[in-house]
Amino acid sequence: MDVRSLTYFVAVYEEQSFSLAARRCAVSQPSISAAIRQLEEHLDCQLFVRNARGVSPTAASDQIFPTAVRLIAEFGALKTIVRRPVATRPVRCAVMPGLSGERVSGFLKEAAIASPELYFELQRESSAADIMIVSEAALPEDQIFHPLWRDSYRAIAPVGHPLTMREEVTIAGFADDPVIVAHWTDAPGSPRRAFHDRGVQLARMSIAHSHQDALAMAAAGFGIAIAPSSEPLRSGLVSREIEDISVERNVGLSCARSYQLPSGLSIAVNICRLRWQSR
Amino acid sequence: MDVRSLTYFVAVYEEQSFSLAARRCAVSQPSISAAIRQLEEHLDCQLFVRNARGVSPTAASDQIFPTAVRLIAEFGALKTIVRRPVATRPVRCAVMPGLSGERVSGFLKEAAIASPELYFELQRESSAADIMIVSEAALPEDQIFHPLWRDSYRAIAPVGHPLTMREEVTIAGFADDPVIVAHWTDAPGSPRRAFHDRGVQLARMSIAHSHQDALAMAAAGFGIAIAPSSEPLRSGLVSREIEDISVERNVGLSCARSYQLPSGLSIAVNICRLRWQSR
DNA sequence: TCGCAGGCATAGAGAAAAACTATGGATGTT
DNA sequence: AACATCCATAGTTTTTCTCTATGCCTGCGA
Repeated sequence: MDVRSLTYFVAVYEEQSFSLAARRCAVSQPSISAAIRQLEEHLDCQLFVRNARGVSPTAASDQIFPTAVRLIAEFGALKTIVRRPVATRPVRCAVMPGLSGERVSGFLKEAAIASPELYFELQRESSAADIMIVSEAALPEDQIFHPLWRDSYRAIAPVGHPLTMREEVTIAGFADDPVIVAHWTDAPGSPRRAFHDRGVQLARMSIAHSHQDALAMAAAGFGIAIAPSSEPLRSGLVSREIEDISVERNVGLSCARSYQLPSGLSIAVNICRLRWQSR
Repeated sequence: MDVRSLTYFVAVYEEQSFSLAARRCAVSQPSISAAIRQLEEHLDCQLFVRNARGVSPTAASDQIFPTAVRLIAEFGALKTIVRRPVATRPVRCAVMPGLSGERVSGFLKEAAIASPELYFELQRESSAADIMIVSEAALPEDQIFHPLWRDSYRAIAPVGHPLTMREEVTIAGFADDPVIVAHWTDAPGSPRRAFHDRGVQLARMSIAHSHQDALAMAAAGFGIAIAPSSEPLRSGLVSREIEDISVERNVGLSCARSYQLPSGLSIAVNICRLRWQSR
């Protein structure tokens, strides 16, 4: 079980064929067979169904494929992260509005634990920032992106609210209720953009100062809150996926390719990825 | 360049020694040498400076260590993506007395975050335990050891105490003061064992219920406390290394080779390694 | 000052893993 | 029915990894 096996796996998955995968990897076909068999034994599950003309991936393959691609890429990128030590100056950090405050502070806290000498200048403008915590969709050009967590906007209502009883929650199902949001910008990946792209116009809408405020208002019965799934819920609230409008986004840390990420931040990135992205 | 090399690298980084890393990885020392040399050639940078007594990491090592730990962890967790491990029964966890409560609870908290469905039965007896949090020196045979942190017992006194003024703190220097300890067992790696091996007899000694209690007593002027360096100090206390008696130990999680570590615990192990072993 | 012990490097042999060639069985295609 | 395609298997070769044995260097103690 190493990077080589995963590389073969990815090739087979994409080519849907052992032979073609072998050609792409420049090895013989039995090598692919053996590697996939070992992988299947190690994972204790079948990865491909062998058909007469090629193979077809199983559900297990679908599950591990994204991770396999990412792990291969990160292994290959290991040599690029060897950097020189960094000078200690304040890190100018721009935080995109509308993110889960819980997660952002959790990340910064880990960085502070890892490097107590590190300190931040939080700012709203992305100009002149060393690093940004931002949605991947809003990533400027020429920036390196380190994913931290993935969240989706969900509808949140107090227990007992009619919304929580429904089998499927759709945007039409609560368009008449008052909707409470914290941020309503038009940035890529934002819920407003997603709603707008589908022509949804919300009749009544309140804008709170923060997601937690929005949740508090929902708990008080003001309406249905829309907030990221990473925002912790107080008891008495229920969150439901909105079936027909998905606002999924990768949130992460971005920095210029030329910026040498201080080691404390690098450690925090890795801790948070382990904590929030491991299945 | 594969997972194996990275595993060796992490072991060397943590042990600061090729020989000890070899022992931990259950391979011979030349294997470690070869793997590190290959890694250095591949990354085109020096990872360790070879000293007469062990090796010391370079800045390049510091840079790749966090990512290496995470990649190894995610590789190991690949199989848990497919087959979610059974958390159907509680994890029986034995915690060796005398450890830093701060660290132990920090570790268990990470496990709870990673796998909310995980729950523990804490017990004092190591018999019938699934996992143990234990000093490496007290490791039973045939157990896998996952290092979590390293600590040493230190002398702790209130600021202004004569002890804190000295250039070097030796055991003779405070043998006349009352000494406060939390645990005084004879286990391998314990301070009592270290003291006993050197024939040190402490004249006056108090035994507190916990390290924090011992620190509180020291703060109140009862004497000099001896506690692990990982125990957080309240303000007004100063900790000094004891020059001539070193009680250094690796603390980690151990489990039987046959026990398959639930993924939440595996994630927590790696988060704590990042947090406590990165320089 | 001189062993001596600890620690890493190196060399060569042995073992394990991976790759290759050749071939067979199964299944569509012509 | 003959054929082509595709994957599995067997046996061999090549590469890689690991081990034992040994040498060199350095810090420590007598």
